[in-house]
Amino acid sequence: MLKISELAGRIGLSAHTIRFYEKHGLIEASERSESGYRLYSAADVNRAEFVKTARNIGFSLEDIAQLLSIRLDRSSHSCQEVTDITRNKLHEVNRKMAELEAIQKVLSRLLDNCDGGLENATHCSIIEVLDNGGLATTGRVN
Amino acid sequence: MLKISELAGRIGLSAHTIRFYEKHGLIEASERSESGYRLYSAADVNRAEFVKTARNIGFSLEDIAQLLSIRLDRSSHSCQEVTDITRNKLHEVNRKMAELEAIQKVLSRLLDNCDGGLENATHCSIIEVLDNGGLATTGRVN
DNA sequence: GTTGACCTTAGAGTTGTCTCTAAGCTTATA
DNA sequence: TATAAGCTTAGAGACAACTCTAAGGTCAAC
Repeated sequence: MLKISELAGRIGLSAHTIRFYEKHGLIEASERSESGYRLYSAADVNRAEFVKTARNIGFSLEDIAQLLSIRLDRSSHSCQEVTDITRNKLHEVNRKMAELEAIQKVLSRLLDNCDGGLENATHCSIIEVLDNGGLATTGRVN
Repeated sequence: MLKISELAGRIGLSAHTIRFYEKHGLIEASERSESGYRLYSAADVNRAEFVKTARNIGFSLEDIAQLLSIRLDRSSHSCQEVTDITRNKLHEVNRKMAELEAIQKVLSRLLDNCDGGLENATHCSIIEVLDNGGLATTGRVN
């Protein structure tokens, strides 16, 4: 049985974070010592590692709670439930990527059009673009 | 002179958000009516539009505060200050994109390996991967 | 028997960007 | 004149995922 900081060291989370995850139902200590210290069994460690892995992959704590409940009783959940969660996450990531890509393009274009020298910003093209409502008036929009 | 909701309609922000931006020094009403209503001049509208445009591009409120102070007195700021802010933002966006791309790949791979059918999740490959610490043990890592 | 590292709890603070509420005044319309 | 829409303020609440604090109990080593 591991104490909290041992578990923390093992899976690479802080003890604080482990308690935080416990409060949200993601990690459990199946025992307590006489003095009240959390004690983690091998199964607890596996579960904690599952949580950590899922977190690394980008699942939210809420997603992970769902995945855990499936993991706990696989036979009464369908494989589709798992792929649904995963697919939703993928869609979310795709959406964010698309947004960021648009922003990336605009920023690159702004930088391309501005020499960024040490002279003063009286004619700074970036400020001008911002003043004119974006790139629409200075070039292609998309 | 526009009232707050007229400005709001004009630039596509809520009145709430405009007050919030004011509290953070981004937007100003250069006058008040006798009864204390905010009144926005053409210059105020331009400034508000500048803020909105910069926000659309993805600059943080703090970035925008800096850009505004440059815009306010261009001659005492260098063009380089502007490109620095822009370049930093671009780097930040690039970092986030790289993170998301890694996550995207993992999620796609998980979905590829799982049929996602209606049968129960006893042998769900996604749950298994999560249980085994990620994709490292089931296939190529990168 | 004292130090110092580690554990406990409840709860507040952080970050960024809003979003909303309460309580009350003003303005426009019917 | 009544009503509804709109405005004011200060301040609270929401979101996610932590992160830290206070105030104290426990444990191992020297």
